[in-house]
Amino acid sequence: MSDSILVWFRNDLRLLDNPAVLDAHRSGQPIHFVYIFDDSGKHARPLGGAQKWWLHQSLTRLSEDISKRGGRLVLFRGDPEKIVPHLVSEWRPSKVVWNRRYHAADIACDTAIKAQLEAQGIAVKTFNGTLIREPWTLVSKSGGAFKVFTPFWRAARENHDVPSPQAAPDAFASPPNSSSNLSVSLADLALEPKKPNWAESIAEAWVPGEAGALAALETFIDHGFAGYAENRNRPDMPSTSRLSPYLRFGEISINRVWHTSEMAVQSGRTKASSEDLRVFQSELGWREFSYYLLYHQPDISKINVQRRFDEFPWQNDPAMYKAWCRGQTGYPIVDAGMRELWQTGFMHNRVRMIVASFLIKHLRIDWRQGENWFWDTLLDADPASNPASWQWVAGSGADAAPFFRIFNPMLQGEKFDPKGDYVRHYVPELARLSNKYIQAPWTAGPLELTAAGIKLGTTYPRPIVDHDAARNSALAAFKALTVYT
DNA sequence: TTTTGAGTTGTTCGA
DNA sequence: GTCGAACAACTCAAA
Repeated sequence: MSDSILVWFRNDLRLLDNPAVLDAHRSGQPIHFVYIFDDSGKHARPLGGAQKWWLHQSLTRLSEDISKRGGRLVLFRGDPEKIVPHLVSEWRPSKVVWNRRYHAADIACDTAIKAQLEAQGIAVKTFNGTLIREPWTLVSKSGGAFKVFTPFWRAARENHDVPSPQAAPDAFASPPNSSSNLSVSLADLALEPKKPNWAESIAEAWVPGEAGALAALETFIDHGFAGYAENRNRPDMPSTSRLSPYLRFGEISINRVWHTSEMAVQSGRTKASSEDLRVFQSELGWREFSYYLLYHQPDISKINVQRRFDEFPWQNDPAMYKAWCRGQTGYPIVDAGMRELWQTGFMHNRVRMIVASFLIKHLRIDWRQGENWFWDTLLDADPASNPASWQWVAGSGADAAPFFRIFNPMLQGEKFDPKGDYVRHYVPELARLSNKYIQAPWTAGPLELTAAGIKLGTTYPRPIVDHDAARNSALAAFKALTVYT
């Protein structure tokens, strides 16, 4: 029996600055690289469609990157609690390593496997490959979990230096036998859409994988970072990092994002100000906070953090929900966002808030329905950030927006898409409308509409709800909620 | 223990 | 057109 090490990839599909991979490499022993697609239904939530497509591309890239270095990535499908012990009995590694996860179901899975392996005398070593601070390392001075972002983020950075990113090993030793009777091919995982291949337009917009992640970071530093504090709110400008799908699957390390952005400001590579840097880092902080909340409340995608929202009278209206999903609400900024999501698997952050506020407050549809749609269609849908952000908008979350903060879709559009470029791109049937009416086509007169080739109710919907009326109903519903609890 | 200040991202109304 | 206040209280975090 030759000693070998098993590296189990999960949400860390990279070779650069991957502590588990590095640990295995440093041992000098042959490495078994493993990825398990867990569709057992026993642990975490099944992946949405867009994420599955992304995962397929990412595994392809990771497999190539490992092969180039003389190793081999072996794929499996099913329950890791069965598969990992099976692999250990087949391959007899002396040690198993992985980077930690933070959802209770995942933690339980990993803990059970670790206990089982250690009972057989196999070493298990786990690492932080995902977060700046792991949730259990941060408690408030009164001993409890933080519930407000600002003190959380202050504490997270206090007395803590973000480690410098580590280089990738340039060659791996392969074990003599790396086959398994359980292994499957990537095609067996059936992650890509078949019948209608809706992923074509997504594939045009994204390059998944580690190289794509590094390129996205470089592009952001050189073209989006300067002015980030202001321009990050502008969906008509290329000023967000677009790193979220890569971070979701760990194709780039948080340490690298942190250090690269910091160094770029210090070295003068970018004109980004210290304020731009602070705001960008605090966005990374929100990701940390979401994982912190997920750790402390594993059912965050199902249960209101503020339980008084359990009594909220949500409307069950499939037609309205469908109009929202399809981008047919009659509010251009909302429809542009929903269509960006459908076409590219992504939506600008500002627009996410607008469409979420619209679903929850204008349509009064349960935030969980919106969260589910995002889960299925967003490439970056994350078990922490997605539900935490929806609850934030709903007002039911930790440190959430106050309920009376109801976005006005026309005002938001005028403020953040002032020339209507974003709307025109994703809602082309409005493209010929002047700036004056682009965010509210129903206010245009018949002459303007005809000249722009628009027939309201035919080529583009009239608003499915009236803003003022919807706003007042939402305020009344929320008010009733607070009286009875 | 009690107190105090603070808390991502907004809108509307009336002066 | 601009500006400040109201919108609701409440809970958290730390002194």
